[in-house]
Amino acid sequence: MLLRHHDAANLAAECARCGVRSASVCAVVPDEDIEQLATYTQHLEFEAGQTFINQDEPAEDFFVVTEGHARLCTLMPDGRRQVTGFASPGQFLGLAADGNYAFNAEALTPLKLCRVTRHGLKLLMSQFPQLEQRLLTEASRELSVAQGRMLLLGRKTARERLASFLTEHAGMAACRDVIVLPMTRTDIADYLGLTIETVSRTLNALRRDGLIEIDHVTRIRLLDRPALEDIAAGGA
Amino acid sequence: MLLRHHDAANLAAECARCGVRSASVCAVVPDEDIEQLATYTQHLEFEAGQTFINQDEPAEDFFVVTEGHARLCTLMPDGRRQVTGFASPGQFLGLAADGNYAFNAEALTPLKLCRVTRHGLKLLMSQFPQLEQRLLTEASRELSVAQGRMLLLGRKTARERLASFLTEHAGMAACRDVIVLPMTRTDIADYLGLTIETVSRTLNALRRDGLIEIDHVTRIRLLDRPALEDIAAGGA
DNA sequence: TGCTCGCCTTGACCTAAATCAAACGGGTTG
DNA sequence: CAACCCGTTTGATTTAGGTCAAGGCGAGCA
Repeated sequence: MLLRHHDAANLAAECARCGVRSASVCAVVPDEDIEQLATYTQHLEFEAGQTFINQDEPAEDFFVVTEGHARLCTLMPDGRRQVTGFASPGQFLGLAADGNYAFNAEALTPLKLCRVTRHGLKLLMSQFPQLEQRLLTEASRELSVAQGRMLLLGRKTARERLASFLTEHAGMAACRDVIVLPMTRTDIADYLGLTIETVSRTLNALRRDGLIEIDHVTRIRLLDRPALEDIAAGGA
Repeated sequence: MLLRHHDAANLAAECARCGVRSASVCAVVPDEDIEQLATYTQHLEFEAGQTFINQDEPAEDFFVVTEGHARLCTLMPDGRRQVTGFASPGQFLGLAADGNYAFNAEALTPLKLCRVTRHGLKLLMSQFPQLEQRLLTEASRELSVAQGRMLLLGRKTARERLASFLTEHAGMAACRDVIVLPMTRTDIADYLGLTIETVSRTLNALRRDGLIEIDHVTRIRLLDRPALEDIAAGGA
């Protein structure tokens, strides 16, 4: 479910369309509704490195990523960091908010996103009940993912964590066995609950074992996907 | 938001009421609807130790806990276990499902719950749109919680994990500074990503430091809540 | 072409928590 | 009441991964 780059009003309609999975539905949104929605909807762009959601600030907006990648993380007072996820095009952000945002969001690459105010989202949902359904589905899916990440962070070894990370990314990559990582080693480490040194060492161990090739720091080729998936699952 | 023990039909109405937060709404549910819902709704009881949701089985039902406590966990093929959460009265289960259940659920104490089939849930949601809204809110809240647990599992020390666990449970306990744990040390360990030995040692360290008292294995008194909260947050 | 600045890798060493191994209740059973 | 079981505690030892400390390497720049 990818959303493409449009002007604000069309994005609102696009948002709505997510729920019904049919392009034709755009036509049934009355013009005056689109106008009204446009006042609650906005298209934004950020450069790599810019932070657009700040932890502990009031959660006033809801976002849909349309282009680029972002990093979501939570911080501890002494600077320890946990990356809770990476957002790619089509992903919703701000759902997890409960009064205040529970995380920071920062652009990893040039980023485009569609912003909807809380009020605008309510309006959208009342006009397109299927959007609400879609958000519920999305939230459920994210909860499943979160459970998988708890297992990873609580119980998996460094090797299993890296194998999980690689197969997860290969799963959504276009060319299925070559992945290009838009994030640094530090981001990977904070995502997997490891240090950069361990990430580096473990990737090299996987390379020595003939499971991956490291073309470039950011470009990794999976040589034996089934074996990696087996490691990821903690294959007995 | 606690749900009490009722017959099946009333529980369906009760489910609906969650969304509107008003007792009077029961009255507006037409009798024929109640009858129809009753065919999709069921009240169940389990003894401590019984498993009522099995990982990887098709997610056909949706549950609301009405009495008792349950444990949710995911397993790895070699037996490693991650407890992803504990369910107490009022909690929804089965939202995270995406085709198949992503976790096991087992009763920790004698447990009562209300079961609704997927179809029944759809029917309920179409009749009470506010229920869907309520579920979305609930899912968002759980996502926030999940992010906090990722930080805990990925970055906190054993001491911080136990302090987080204790303050989290004190937060919802009736008598605010004495908590009674319905789970074993093994469950706590698997919840916090530690071993039972580390849980035991760390609890005793907190006791030696005058932060808690351990009346009984399952009964813990918090002597200095602010200090524990500070430790839990990783207080600089 | 060489400089510099961020990443990333590699090596040596350390430590928090895991593992292994007894022993200790405290409740139930014969 | 003794024997047993199961969950827990406590102690000794090990280890996976963290920390500290050099280097290396590639991209942008003069």
